[in-house]
Amino acid sequence: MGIIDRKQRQKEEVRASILDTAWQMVVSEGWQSFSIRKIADAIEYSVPVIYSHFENKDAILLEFNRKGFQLLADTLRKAKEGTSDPADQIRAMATAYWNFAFENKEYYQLMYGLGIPTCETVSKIPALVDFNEVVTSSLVAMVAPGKQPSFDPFLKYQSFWSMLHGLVSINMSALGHPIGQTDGQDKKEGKHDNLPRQVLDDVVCSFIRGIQAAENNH
Amino acid sequence: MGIIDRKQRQKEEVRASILDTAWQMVVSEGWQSFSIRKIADAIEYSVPVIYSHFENKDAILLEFNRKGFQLLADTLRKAKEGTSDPADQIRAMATAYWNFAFENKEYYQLMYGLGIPTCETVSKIPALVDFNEVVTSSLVAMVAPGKQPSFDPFLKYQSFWSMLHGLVSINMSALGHPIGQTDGQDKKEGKHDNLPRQVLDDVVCSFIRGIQAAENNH
DNA sequence: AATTTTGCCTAACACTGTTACAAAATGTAA
DNA sequence: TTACATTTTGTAACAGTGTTAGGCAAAATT
Repeated sequence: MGIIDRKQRQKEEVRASILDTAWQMVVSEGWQSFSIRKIADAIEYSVPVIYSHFENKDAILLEFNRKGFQLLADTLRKAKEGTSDPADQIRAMATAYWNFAFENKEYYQLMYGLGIPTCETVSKIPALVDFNEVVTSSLVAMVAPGKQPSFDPFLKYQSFWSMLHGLVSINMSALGHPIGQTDGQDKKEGKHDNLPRQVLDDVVCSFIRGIQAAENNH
Repeated sequence: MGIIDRKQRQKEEVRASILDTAWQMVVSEGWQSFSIRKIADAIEYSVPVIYSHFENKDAILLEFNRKGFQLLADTLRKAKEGTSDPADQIRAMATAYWNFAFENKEYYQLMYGLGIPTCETVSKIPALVDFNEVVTSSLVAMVAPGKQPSFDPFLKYQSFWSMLHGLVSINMSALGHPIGQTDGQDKKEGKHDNLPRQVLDDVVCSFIRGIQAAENNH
């Protein structure tokens, strides 16, 4: 009975084409033009077909959310493979995080921007655990075992994540741009050329020093 | 001719009632139920009346955006009035920022969440300059004049802001909650009770130390 | 060949922001 | 007070959105 097999395959194909087409539209036209009807038009099916694959619009967004966090976790994992020094791993992950955000703006905007994620949503994104583990493992590797009994990996994990997200979030919007400089009146000076990266380095540097300093004081 | 005077006053009243009613609805029902038609219903006018006061929906949002940033800047200004020590001022502003965000979730969600602010939007929020100045003035006061020639107040301002926003942003969503703990299986332990505040202290502390350490190394 | 099941589409419902146009209310002038 | 002009307001439409009920036709089963 290869018939139900073929049907299964065809159904999968439609589902994939929904996601592919939707993503393509988001990348080329932004989230504001993410619409069930437009997707239906593009895949040349009627609207209810989409609802036979996804419960509602949010379910499609959730799918992309999962992919996004999975991609982020994988990216960080790969980034820290280069070295075995925990501090270097932290630095590598920081720049990888930054690059991921700006190379996948659509993902990042979905993951943090569109709609405040609820507890239920978060529980449906297993890759968040991966993300947590990848970061935390480097953090615990930074402190010698036994020393720093007050060291809280989860706290440091949240600090690290918050720093990075804050940096990205503000720089991805126009809020991070210097104020009042509508046109580049003194572009040549360049003290603030590539400022965001400097801020990133600055913040990551003091984060790492914060952990190492506590190491020496105990 | 007090007639046009009275008309002016009445028009202002309607405008105010639009904003008041809209805000009331947002606070009680969230941003998802922010609708021109609902506002029109609530103020007992027809829809086009609203469009005679605001160009479109975004114009109303912009109004709240301005108020939000003005409120934030004022809050920080008041918070640092307590002390004259720059480091204490930074600390005070950090906690004030945190409190502002969670006491005015609707404002904060609008200011950073709903729609990525563009350059044009940012230029229409004058309070951003105030915010910048309030924070920066304490930052420059931290370093003795002459020392630290490489000290960049704008960079540190961005670091500070990013840290705070990242912290707030992640903790205001469900992303900041410990993973997998759907129900409070071990609530009594309490190592992570009030963790967000600890993270805030941790991050602010290392930020200040980062500036002070550079002071001593030059 | 008749019947059941499946897949699919049309059309509707209830919303949204926005606007053209007509009606009503108001002000001004004779 | 009446006639005209102006401003203010409401109705109703247009073009979208997410979502779903009902029916039709093709495919699979009996």
